[in-house]
Amino acid sequence: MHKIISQVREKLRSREYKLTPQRQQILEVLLENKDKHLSAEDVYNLVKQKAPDVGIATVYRTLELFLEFDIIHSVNFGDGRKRYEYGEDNEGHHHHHAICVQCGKIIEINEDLLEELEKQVARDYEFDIMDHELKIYGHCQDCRGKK
Amino acid sequence: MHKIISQVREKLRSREYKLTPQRQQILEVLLENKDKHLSAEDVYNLVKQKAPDVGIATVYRTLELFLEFDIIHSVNFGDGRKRYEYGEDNEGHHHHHAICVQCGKIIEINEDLLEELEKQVARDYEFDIMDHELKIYGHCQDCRGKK
DNA sequence: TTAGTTGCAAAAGGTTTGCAACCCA
DNA sequence: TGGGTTGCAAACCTTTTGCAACTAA
Repeated sequence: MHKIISQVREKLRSREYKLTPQRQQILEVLLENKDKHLSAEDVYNLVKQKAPDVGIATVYRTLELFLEFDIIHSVNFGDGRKRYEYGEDNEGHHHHHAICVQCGKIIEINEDLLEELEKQVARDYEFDIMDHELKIYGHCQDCRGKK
Repeated sequence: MHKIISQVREKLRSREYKLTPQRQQILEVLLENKDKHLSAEDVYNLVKQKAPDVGIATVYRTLELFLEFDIIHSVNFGDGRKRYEYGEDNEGHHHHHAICVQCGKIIEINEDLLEELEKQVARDYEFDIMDHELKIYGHCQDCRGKK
């Protein structure tokens, strides 16, 4: 964790940006909730517990900054707000999500069986693929019975 | 087209809803732009050309209604607005999109090579799949050179 | 000093809602 | 008549922006 924070500090410094206390708090929240798909407001509320004075604007600006540096990436589940996760989006580290339409639970799936389809798309449409995103909608284990 | 309109009229009538002139105009716009991924505002502007008096609220309410009846479905490309397409979302009629990160072009892809992955998810997570949505990001034919 | 950074409040988008008027079975 | 429907405007929610104050190399 300290190591990651130092790395981020260097990454930012390389382009004349600072890892301010606020930004560090936001980074820590993201690191502590790696698999939670936090919305900007979630991040804001969590950071407020440590540093009550941060403003929501700073959270948005910091998330934007982290996105630009590929420190985090964002996902959109169609519920009207973006969600953020620590970690890059590329390098074969694709993210798949199973979303329960009943309780809203989001299950992260790491398999990568899209190679075949990607090849086909790249060939048929002359499309250079950078990333993909797969969402599966249905009922999770807990909600199967409640349909 | 007339046939579809009649079918929708019946579908709505079965639950005591009416296919009003406004709703029919909206439906027609959606039918005439099947593959265009229109936003609510796009629909609004197109409908306005035929019927200048419709309000944006009616458009939203109608889209909501059509969604409820599975007459249309919505997609979210993460650009801050929902997009709507005529047609159901299920029955193997899954939609895949290739989105060009440079020019924003959206290419519809109809292949369905996710069977294997779906089976795996259903088994490993005890998840009952209803639908899935795949987005592929990259550079389209026209933008390949401009990178 | 000076450029980056912050919090606040206002503004901006997209979407939803309250309400009186309206339409039609 | 009465329930569904409409347009308008206001409200809502998430996100962005203008600005003056602040911070640190």
